[in-house]
Amino acid sequence: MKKVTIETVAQKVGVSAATVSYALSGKRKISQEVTDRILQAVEELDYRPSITARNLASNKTWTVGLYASPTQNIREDYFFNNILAGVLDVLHERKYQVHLYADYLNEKSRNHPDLNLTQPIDGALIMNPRINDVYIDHIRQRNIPYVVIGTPEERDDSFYVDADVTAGYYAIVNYLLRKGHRKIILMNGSVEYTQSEKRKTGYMMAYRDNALKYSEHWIVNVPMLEEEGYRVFLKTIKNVPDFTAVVTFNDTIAVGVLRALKESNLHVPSKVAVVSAGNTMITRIHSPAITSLDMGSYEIGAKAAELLVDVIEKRRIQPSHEIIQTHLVERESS
Amino acid sequence: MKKVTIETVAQKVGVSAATVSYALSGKRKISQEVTDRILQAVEELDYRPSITARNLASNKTWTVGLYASPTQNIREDYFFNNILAGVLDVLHERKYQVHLYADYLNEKSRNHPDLNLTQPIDGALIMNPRINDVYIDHIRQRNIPYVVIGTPEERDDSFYVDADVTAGYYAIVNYLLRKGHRKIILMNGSVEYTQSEKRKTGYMMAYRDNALKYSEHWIVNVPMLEEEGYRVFLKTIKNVPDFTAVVTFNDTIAVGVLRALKESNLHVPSKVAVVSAGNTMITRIHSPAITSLDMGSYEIGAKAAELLVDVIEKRRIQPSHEIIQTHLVERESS
DNA sequence: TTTAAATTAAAAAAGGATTTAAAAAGGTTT
DNA sequence: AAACCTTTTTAAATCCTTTTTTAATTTAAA
Repeated sequence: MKKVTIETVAQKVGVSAATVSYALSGKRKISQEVTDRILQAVEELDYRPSITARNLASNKTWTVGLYASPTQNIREDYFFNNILAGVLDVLHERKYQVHLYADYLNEKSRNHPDLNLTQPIDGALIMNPRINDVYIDHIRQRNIPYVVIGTPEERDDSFYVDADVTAGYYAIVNYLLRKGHRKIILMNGSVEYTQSEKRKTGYMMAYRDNALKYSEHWIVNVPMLEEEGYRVFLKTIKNVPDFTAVVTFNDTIAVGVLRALKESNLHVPSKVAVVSAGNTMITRIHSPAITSLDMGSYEIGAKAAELLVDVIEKRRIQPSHEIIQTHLVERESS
Repeated sequence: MKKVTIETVAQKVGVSAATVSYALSGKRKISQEVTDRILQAVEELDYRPSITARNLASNKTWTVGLYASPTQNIREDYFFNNILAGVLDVLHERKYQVHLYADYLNEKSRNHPDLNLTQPIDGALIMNPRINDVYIDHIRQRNIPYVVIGTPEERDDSFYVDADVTAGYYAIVNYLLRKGHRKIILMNGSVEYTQSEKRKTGYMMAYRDNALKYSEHWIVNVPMLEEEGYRVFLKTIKNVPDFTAVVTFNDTIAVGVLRALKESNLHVPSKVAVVSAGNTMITRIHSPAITSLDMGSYEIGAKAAELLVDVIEKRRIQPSHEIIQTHLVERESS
């Protein structure tokens, strides 16, 4: 049986295809009488517009691409869930769909990778960008509106939403220094993420403002996995004796660190204080409960989505950014 | 400046659009010499095919819709992450993209909701279906290939992948009965999910096969949120005195239950044993660590994705299903 | 009553590829 | 040199809407 198209409906009603299109979209006034007959024919024929054809004709897909870095392991990263929840809530409300890319540009790319891989989107959200981020380049080349979740490299022409992590880590370290800690290990994220740099800055500023010295040896870069946090931390404590506090990049790494501490018989918090960032569900569940920097993850996702929709719909032209304030949630680990 | 289309490339090279199309897709042999010239023109003009146009012409989008029930709260459901990871790994490898719908059919639907909301997809994955699931109906009406993650209602014509939860819950309850527990509370999921029914069956069969009696009062339905697990469980223990074990629908609810037990000064595991299902990260992190039924979540996602690709690409026609075996991971809570 | 303005509907163009069917070119075989 | 295959390439059809432009009809104003 032949497919029911807008033409089928038009013929049945005895009007033109354009009239059917307008009647259904409401973009122009079609008399009530004709509209009713069209609606009835749509019903009887069980007509469903081809969204592909619509996308082509209207040059709009109502779809947003969400790019998550491959290394952002979604199996362990609860932070991702919170951001995703914020993004989805807003986008669905605004009638946009989400295309999820979690391992977009990989080695297996073809001869002409750029030509084939993507799907048509009206805009993009790029999570946790790297220095020299290929995703961003990719999107920029195509002139697709985008908002970065996190902070892009120094460019004054990107929209972005981020937590004020520099201030946040400043607050964490300051808090620990005031408690008398002097040797604080920073289990930072991988160097290729812009976030890592910003957090390190907060760490250093706190030391400086307290007129204290830290050592580069105390700052370590780790992939964002529990197992890595565990493994690398065991190594680190051999090189850095007599530390009394650890600050981690996120809750997942903190869990690995805490496991290593337990195995090393270093009691938390009496011997070592641990502070992480993310304030995800696991900080409450873990025993001891983990002191963690709340970075407003849901809010970040929601704000970024709102901003993106505004950009797509041209309500915003001038590049801008939104910084979410952080706050430290004290628990048992410090 | 006018958009660079396949026609622009064709004219520059002095061949037809069809030749360019074939050269780039490789679907027909085009001489090396011509192909090289086309590739060079593509490069120079920075030509990027319109994917929307391609979708329309080829009637294929390389996109799969992933439908997650709205009540499946992604902020708390780690199980979701694991399945998602499996789905994404497989689909990306097979060159498919993922469209994520987390709150698809809501009340805010328009006059002709079915006509407008969806995006073009080659197939769909439906997670944790409900009894009389609207998502499934929706997809079936459009004749879109789909695979259910979980078990659909009695229909012999759906593809699905599920853990053998009936056997799993049978094993859990059997395990507890053998340990001497007689009054076991089942904190089951909401009744509208087919999963809840299947788990209850396992629970009942274990009692029956051990020639023991249970009471309907011991079985409670709870939304899948920590807070609900906590709240409802506090109520339940008032009605069900002298219970010695609790089985929960998932790890999230278990966390809520364990909090309630702690507040009620019922020590786990000496006074009460707790067993959950999902075996997500939090079961290891929680203290006491939670005994949990491993349902092969990553594997479920991966298998479902593989099955779907097979269905889309017509390598499978006959409805089939795959049942993943479960196994109980014993930890401190029992 | 005539003319101008406002409504409503239709025809045609646009969106940009893929794919089918047919033609042209090139190579073998007789 | 004719006949017959292959291999390459092309013209045209197709996919199905939306949107612009044009035409026809109604209404309001002069």
